[in-house]
Amino acid sequence: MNEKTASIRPQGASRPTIYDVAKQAGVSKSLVSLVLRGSPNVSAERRAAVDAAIAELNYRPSRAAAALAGSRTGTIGVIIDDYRNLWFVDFLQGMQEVLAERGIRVAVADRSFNAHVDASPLEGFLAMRVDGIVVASEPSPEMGDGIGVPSVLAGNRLRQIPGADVVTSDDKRGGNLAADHLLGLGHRKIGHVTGGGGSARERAAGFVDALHEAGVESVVLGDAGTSEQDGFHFTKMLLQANPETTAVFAANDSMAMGAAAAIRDLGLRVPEDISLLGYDNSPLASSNLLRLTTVDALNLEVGRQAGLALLARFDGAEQVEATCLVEPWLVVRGSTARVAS
Amino acid sequence: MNEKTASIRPQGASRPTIYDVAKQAGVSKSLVSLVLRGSPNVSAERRAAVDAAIAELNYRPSRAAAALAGSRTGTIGVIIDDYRNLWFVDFLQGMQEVLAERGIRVAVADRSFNAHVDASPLEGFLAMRVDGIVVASEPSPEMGDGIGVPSVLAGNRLRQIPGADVVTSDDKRGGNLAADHLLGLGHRKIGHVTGGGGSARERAAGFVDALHEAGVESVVLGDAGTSEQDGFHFTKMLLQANPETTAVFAANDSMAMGAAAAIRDLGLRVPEDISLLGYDNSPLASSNLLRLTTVDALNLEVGRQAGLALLARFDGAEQVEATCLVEPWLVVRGSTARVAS
DNA sequence: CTGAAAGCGCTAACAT
DNA sequence: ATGTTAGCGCTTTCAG
Repeated sequence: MNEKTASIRPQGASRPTIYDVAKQAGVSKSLVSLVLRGSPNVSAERRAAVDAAIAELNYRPSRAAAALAGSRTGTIGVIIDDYRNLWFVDFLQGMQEVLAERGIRVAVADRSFNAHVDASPLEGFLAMRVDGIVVASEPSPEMGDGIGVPSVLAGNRLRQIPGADVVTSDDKRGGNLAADHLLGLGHRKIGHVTGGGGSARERAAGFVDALHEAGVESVVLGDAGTSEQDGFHFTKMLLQANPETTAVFAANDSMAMGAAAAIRDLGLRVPEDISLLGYDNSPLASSNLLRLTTVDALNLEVGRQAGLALLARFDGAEQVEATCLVEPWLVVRGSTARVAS
Repeated sequence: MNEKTASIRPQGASRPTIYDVAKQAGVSKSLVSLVLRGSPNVSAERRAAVDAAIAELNYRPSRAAAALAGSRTGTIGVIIDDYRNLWFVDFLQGMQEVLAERGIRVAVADRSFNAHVDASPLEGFLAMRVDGIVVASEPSPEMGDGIGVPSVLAGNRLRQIPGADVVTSDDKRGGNLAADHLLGLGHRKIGHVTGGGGSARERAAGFVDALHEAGVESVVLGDAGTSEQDGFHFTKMLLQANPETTAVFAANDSMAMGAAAAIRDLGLRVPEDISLLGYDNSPLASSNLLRLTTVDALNLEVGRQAGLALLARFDGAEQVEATCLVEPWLVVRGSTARVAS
């Protein structure tokens, strides 16, 4: 039997198990298990023999068996709101950077994920026996009594989760940055279009507070939504009701895109007539079409901190509901300019 | 002990098992298992007793144990390219619609997912013992010999996977639609900015073929990338080299957004000077800023068909590498207009 | 329709 | 440093 046929399992034969690997390598099953989990207490030659056998048999450890026998699954679940809200992409990458070093896997689910099979993404993850949960969306009612496993809540939210740490970008500070930037450019007639979430609320508060401190009043408009359509609608209303406005701050880049459309439709130009400021530093902001000045929430760093918070819990840290605030950053592009004198 | 305390597990106590449920309900373990999987051979009263016990104990079946003992995991894996390519969102929803009826769960991974833990997303899914795999990205070399489980390849790709069915939107037909629309509006000097993937290649072929058949030659520009930046860059080049151009077709909506920026930067207007056509019918296309005429690939339907193909394989269909083509649809918005006479 | 018994493939505590 | 022995919590025959 040559190498090729050895790696092809004939019809009906079941997958190779840790047993087969042990036999092939001439060692015991537990030695194979040790090699699999990278134990240092294995001689180099034995390890080599096991690795060779694994390759030869095309062996793949069964996650189910490992999960059942072991005390941990090595997997943490991340619950996001909507795949279309791309902030989670950087967040996830930051988390993985931190968790990868400990060999921890990440699983993602959005709110409606497998809705017809599991009662909720949380139920799904708990049935999976994840070692921890990151809630990167508004907490659902079922989380009201806490989650049974180490958990962190990511982002500014309207509710908290008992027992969960909170890691978030400092949205209020981001609002400050936006206000300071516009004030520094000489703007005094400023509007803000916002939405209904916890982040939007904080951003608005930081923005309005900073303006107020400078003795500048602002017009704030918005509803629950934070889409491009909402940005379009409310910016149009805002500019029609306040024609003297020289700058608009939107709660996120999508809303800023809508704002840009509203501004254009009213026959005005960015930034000559209206300075436009977004939030998130999404691909939209760096697009050639918008070249948007925006606040970068540094979601990569938020993800890292969320990962670290979870690891601290795994290591037995008992700090109760710690909060970690990541400093946002202003990215200046071409959509803001000194106010026309 | 009241109900409240009964549902709270004291420190150190392990999760309730099927055993505890059986005892609580006064039945055997296997009866509980039958109830769990919705067997019809269970009397209504016994079922009620079991359900009550499950609720009382806050019992959650262990997926790991079920997977290990059973013959299937009830989970299929979907491998996508990048979370930022939002076409997968509709695709996923279509799949879930179809798979939900059979109680099948879906797990998603992008190319770099858990890269430091698993060798590849495919490895990760196989270790998880998924029942099937949907590859919604360009196949990786490791798939060259086929995947050991039922699999379907979604989208137009440069390579195939032995043994996998193919389900895709008919991108060539979409290219035809785009060309016919522009020809119908009287355009004769037409440019196309494209990218390197299998879909882009098909779209370009369909577009160029249809124009050619009408006796119209087109200028096609592009490289590997399909981002907004690429659309910007190549549209700029195209229009500078061919100032007589009256219409531009972009391989996707992001590229079209870049094209819109290039057109604006050259002092031209959409659609008065240049008609602009995108592809995907993404949120970008329906934005107020672009109001883009675009081709809708009907990814929801593609997802449904992919789910059905997988189910057919599960049911033992032996059709070898069937191909399913979904008809795309043109969505007309404000970015295209009759050519100026 | 129901109960008893035998594993699924692994980990972990224990012996060597 | 390596082998032995119990299970992990469920599904699945097989008898009642």
